[in-house]
Amino acid sequence: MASLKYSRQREVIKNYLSGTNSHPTADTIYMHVREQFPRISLGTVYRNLNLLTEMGEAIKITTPDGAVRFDGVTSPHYHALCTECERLFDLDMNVSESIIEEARACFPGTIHSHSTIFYGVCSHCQGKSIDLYQ
Amino acid sequence: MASLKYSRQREVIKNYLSGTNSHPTADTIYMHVREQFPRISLGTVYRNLNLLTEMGEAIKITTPDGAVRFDGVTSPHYHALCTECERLFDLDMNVSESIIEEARACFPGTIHSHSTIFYGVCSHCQGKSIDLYQ
DNA sequence: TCAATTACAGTAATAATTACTATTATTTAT
DNA sequence: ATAAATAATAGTAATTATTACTGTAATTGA
Repeated sequence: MASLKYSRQREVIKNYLSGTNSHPTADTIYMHVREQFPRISLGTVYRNLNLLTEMGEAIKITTPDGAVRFDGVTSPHYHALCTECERLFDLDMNVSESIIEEARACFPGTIHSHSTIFYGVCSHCQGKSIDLYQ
Repeated sequence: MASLKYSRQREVIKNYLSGTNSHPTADTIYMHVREQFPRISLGTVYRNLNLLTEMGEAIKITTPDGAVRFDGVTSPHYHALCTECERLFDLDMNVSESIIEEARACFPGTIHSHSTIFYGVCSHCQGKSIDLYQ
């Protein structure tokens, strides 16, 4: 019991998430999915995003600016957040195994994962602020 | 103009934050500070915590479970979050400089900082779950 | 000491998320 | 293929964290 039933809504949500690398919020996903599913409700989006996260088919990324972002790429990777435009980028760099070993060595308990976010300014926003001085 | 004026409330908040390593939320800080300052308002706590953060005298830590935590220790360090009790611990380990260099090498923009949170189960909660099988 | 200005308390508003409920869709067993 | 069982949905209300607003109080500089 409590078995998972298919739902068209969940499939559309999952497909949207797989097809973007923009790390959208629940609300953004809601707006996009509504184009193909006008009667979908925001609660359904949240519930399914949480389900997908529990099933390991999505990842939640918590940033300091309010809403949680979702990522359809579930293999471990790092992110960079532009503090100007708030966009979140995937970083194509190796996830450090040594850092997690170090953490295990100094934490009296179990560590099963870690998340790292880099903060900075993306190239697009750098261009914009340079323009101000031209 | 817009100069900073002294306030007893801010001092008490700052002192409370300096005297704990529990990474409290705004609401927790509010509850504690109220013992010495019964008429303080939650908005004042938030405003001053944000001020202290802007002045570099506190740090905001965003975790996946709702509220922002505050830390009076502003030197760079890592944290571990226990997914059982939600407590946040300071880790006494070196902050990697190489990881930020690596990130800079693969991000077309500027990176000025990073934050890492490890997820796991603290020793206290490990003890508790072991007890269940005894 | 007084005028200027910032901060405060108290309250209302906002934003993100979850909870609830009657209806609808999917699945399972006939 | 149909009906009963069950999970999912839409729509709405509630909750939680945080910020905004406003009239009063505290701090500061002359």
